[in-house]
Amino acid sequence: MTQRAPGDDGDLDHVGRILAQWRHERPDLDPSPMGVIGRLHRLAGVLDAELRPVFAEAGLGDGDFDVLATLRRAGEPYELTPGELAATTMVTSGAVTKRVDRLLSGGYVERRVCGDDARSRRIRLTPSGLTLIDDLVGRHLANEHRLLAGLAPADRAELARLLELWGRTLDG
Amino acid sequence: MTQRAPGDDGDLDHVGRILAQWRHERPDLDPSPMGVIGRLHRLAGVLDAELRPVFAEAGLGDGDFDVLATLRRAGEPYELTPGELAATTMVTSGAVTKRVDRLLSGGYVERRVCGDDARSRRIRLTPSGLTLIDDLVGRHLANEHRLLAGLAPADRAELARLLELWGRTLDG
DNA sequence: ACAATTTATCTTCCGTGTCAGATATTGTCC
DNA sequence: GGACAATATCTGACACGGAAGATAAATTGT
Repeated sequence: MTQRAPGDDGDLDHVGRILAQWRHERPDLDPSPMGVIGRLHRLAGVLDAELRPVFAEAGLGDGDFDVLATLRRAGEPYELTPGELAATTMVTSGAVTKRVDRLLSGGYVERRVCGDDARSRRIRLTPSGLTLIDDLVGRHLANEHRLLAGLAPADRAELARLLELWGRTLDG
Repeated sequence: MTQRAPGDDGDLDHVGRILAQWRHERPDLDPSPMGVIGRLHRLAGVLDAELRPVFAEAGLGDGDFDVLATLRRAGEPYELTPGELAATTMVTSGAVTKRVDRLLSGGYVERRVCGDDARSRRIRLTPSGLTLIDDLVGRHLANEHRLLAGLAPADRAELARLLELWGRTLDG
């Protein structure tokens, strides 16, 4: 039998403690939504922190990696417009401009005027950019695999299903 | 019968498309970890965007709300040190300083020197801060409830369970 | 053909957070 | 008690992205 100091939250996780605190302070509210959203938010933060070092090692920020990866998986000739990059990576066009600027100065992409439409640009992986991202993706996936290792395959699949389901109900 | 252009990804969601692209471009890799982590990351972004307006309406950023909420659920006298706030909200001490500065100029908290330890400070909700957060929390929870409405209660519970389980395997 | 509108991208300013170091206070060990 | 380390917070420089507007080019209607 275990002794517990008053106010001890036992073996609750961080979010569990938050829920318990709210239930105590505002019994009129139902804080249970935080059980899902809070944990998801917190987990996203932890995962970001765990994934970042792989990019940082190459002198890249998360956003820069995202651009390289998007170009790479687009397939040959590894070339997209800033608009396509913005839509795919879900950031503003201004952010894409800056990401491409950084990657340009690293020599990983080149920016050319599009033939058909002089307003448009083509961002294309350079050979050096292709080499870099092909290496990084492998290590990134190994890293993600490591982070998922604690979850049984069935749980992984169930989690993916629920996240996809929820996402679909949110944005169509 | 539906016609589909070559390369059409059908009814896959955004992350599903990404997985399909990687499988095509790098068949030597197993991109399935992205099915979970990518969806989680994307969902976190969508949720942030949906939750932010409630705080923004009160002139607060997410971080400011987080500080007020942490103080509120700590219970009377609604008072914590910057260090405790930093640990709970998982940001650096510098971030806490700035958040508190903003909340100070809004009159929602006060910063006082701690009696026991002159290095330490006490951040305490003002009456106006207490009123504000007590109102905001209700609306925030209603908003979270709305975002979860598309998910059946059983799915919600299962999702919370999996997220908590995963979080526990990650940080101890 | 020309003006008005739309589209694609870039630019500027600003808000927020991190990081490394500065400052002030407390604790420790002879 | 005094030197040295540890602790709690703040400061300043920087990085990154968002929002709104600027620029340039294509499209549309007449």
